[in-house]
Amino acid sequence: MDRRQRKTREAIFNAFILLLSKKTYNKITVGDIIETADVGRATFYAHFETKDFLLKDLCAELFEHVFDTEENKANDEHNIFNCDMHDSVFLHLFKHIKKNDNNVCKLLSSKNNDLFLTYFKREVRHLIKKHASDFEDRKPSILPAEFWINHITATFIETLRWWIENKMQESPEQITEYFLSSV
Amino acid sequence: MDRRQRKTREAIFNAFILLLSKKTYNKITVGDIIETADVGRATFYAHFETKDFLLKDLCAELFEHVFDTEENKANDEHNIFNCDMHDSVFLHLFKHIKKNDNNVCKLLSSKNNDLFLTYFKREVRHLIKKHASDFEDRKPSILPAEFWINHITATFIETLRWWIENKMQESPEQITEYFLSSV
DNA sequence: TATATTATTGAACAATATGTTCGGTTATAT
DNA sequence: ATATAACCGAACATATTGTTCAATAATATA
Repeated sequence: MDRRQRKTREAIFNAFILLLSKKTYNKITVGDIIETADVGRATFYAHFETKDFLLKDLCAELFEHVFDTEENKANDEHNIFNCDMHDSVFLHLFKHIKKNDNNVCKLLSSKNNDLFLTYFKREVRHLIKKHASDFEDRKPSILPAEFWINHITATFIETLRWWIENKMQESPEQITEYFLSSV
Repeated sequence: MDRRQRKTREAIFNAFILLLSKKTYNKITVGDIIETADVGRATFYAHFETKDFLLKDLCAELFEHVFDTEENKANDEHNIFNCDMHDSVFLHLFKHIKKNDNNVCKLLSSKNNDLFLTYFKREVRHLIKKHASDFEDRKPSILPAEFWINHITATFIETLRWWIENKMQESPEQITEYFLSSV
């Protein structure tokens, strides 16, 4: 990819993230973004169809870092997150989000942003499905499998949101325990 | 209140609800609303400051019907919902929403509407707090009280949402069981 | 019933945001 | 060195918001 394209794309992403920490998603205008990113209006629209697509593309980038933990664990002994290999996926995720990913936090705590939540939930559900077996023994027998998956997913996200809103006072280990003991 | 005011207010509420079943909250414009309600532009703004305030007022009306079950139970033997007095609050709510309140369903399944969700969650949390004692014995000891309340609240809402998205195939009794067994 | 009050109307208005177009300029790859 | 592709920025049409105002119609009340 052309270096100019990369730089423009980066500039827009960074501007967008910066703005998200100041304003609500809905209140951010394309005008704000191009001003902050210092790119031309036409340039923005050459890269992203709309603001919603910008969010979608940003999510794709963020989630690549956050949710590929398993593949990274499997493929690479010295994984990119540089934390204990024997962690559960969830502890792993909580640790990662605390250390590296303030952007996910910003988006999760930003109001008026269920578009992000939709994308995020899809990823989490996918992850939970892969680990469904870990939760099978806890599942009350009357519950349909799909209900159970949905419940664990929602519980994980709600735990994460609660943690972020409470300024992440608990350690990742502690919040993992909260999550696992409430599900 | 002036009859004209009442009629206008009603017309706007009805138009808004109708539109919500067709479009996303964000996509609905004030223009759509006044056209559907068949009222003048100035009239709309005489009643509601913005679209967000319209939603807020609508929620106030809806929640008055949905969440006052307890007071109604206490004050009035023959309560407005005309259902078994011995129901748990939650069964009561599920029943009520299934029978009477398609508007809550529409709003819960409508995308791009976390404003509604914020209001709704506040009410549910309030309700759960009043019944916190019912859940005390299930609470894992390591969990802070606030975390536990939040978890039950989120579980209730997620159960409701799952139910609605699955076209309410389960009976209110069944979905109450799902809720209580997963929390 | 007559009158004063109050709500509604509709059109016009400024302000803001969106998404497109296009000719000119600048960076990049080869 | 040159062809290609990205960027710029200004202008443009369109859509939405929220306000204003004078005219009209419904309502309350005496």
